[in-house]
Amino acid sequence: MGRKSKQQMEEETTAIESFLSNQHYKKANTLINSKGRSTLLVQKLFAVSIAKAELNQDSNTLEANIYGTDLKKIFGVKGGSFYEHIKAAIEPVKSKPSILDWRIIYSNDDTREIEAINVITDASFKNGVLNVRYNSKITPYLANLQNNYTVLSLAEAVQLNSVYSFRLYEILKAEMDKQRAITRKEGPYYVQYHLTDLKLRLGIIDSQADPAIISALKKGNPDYDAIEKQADKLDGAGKLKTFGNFKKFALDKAQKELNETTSIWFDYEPVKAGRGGKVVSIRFKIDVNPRVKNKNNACDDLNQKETTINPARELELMDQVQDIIDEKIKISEIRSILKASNYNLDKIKNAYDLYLRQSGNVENFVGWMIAAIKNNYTSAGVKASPIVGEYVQSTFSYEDMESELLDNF
DNA sequence: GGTATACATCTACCACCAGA
DNA sequence: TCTGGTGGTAGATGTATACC
Repeated sequence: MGRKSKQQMEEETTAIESFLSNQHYKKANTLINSKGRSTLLVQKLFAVSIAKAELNQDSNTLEANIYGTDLKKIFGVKGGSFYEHIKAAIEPVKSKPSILDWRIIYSNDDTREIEAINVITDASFKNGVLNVRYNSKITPYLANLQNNYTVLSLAEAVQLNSVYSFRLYEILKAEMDKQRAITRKEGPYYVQYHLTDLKLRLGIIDSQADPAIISALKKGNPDYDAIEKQADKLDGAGKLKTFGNFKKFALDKAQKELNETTSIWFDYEPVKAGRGGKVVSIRFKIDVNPRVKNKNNACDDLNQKETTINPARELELMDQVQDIIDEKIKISEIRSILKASNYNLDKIKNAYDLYLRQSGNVENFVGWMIAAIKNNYTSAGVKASPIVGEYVQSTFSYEDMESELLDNF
């Protein structure tokens, strides 16, 4: 990895944030909790491409076409050699893993069986366009997700500098959202992973490295000690073998990156057992990042009318608004509509149904929607005058929001 | 080629636990 | 309580690789 000055990194982060502001991707928790080894670039390409992917109804496969110029903006690079890295990531070479080699082990929701599959079946980079086609087996875990999924911020994900930070961001975010929806309580939330399980999830132990590991994982209750021993025997199959190195290069690094740059915050403690106090598990404490909380509180101080809302939740709801409204509108406009509805999706649905049924020409769609929501228009109702740039105060109900979120789990 | 990163390896020291 | 085995922690150093 090359060195970047602090100023360069800040400039890149700003550029990435502005390009990606509020772009996000949805991933089934099954996929997030799968086990497999890949590189940081592959993980980032996967996140970007699923955010852009479209479903081919005939083949039931997801396919994404992304322009190289967009990829450069997303990854915040200026140099021409970037295209060579993309090519290297998708072209199979004996000595290096490519995007096509990326295999995961996951629990099939339908069959309840453990399956091992290649995630991507085809990838090409031609005429400056990256084309990625996914294995049809994972289509249910990426397209038309109705429940048990996590919404992740593309801007937060692509600026991470370590593959372990990236994987932990997805794993801990999924766990936090799940626990928040189930318990209906504010954090912190706790989750404990067996050390070997965590290494498998992070790709530190390659789940595909040995048939014995694959068959051990296919058992309902895997013998992680046996998997760890098997991984030790394999040359290069297990990195960060000592806990010290695992802590230093995976946990501590991810903790620093996530706590400083993302909307989630975590701490951890090793759980020891047996003679000598060997670390067998890691217990995570997860919460919304205090930076985000403070930012929201600061907004409150500036404008007492402004409702504070967790950005992660807002992203989730904004995504659902996009599913409801089949119009070309900006992210900021979606947010305005959401606020006008007190974060109530039913109100938005009703207003949009009304909009589709009403006969008059609407010059300002967003203004019309806000007025319809605010004034509770009915089908017998009134034709609204466009309200340009009106800010609508939200009296957001936390209970309503939680109820919506809970539907996802 | 210079430099940074991502590890691995080694060493010294410390803590915990079981058995004598 | 002492001792030995096991393993964690932290720092120093070395190596391969990637970036500019």
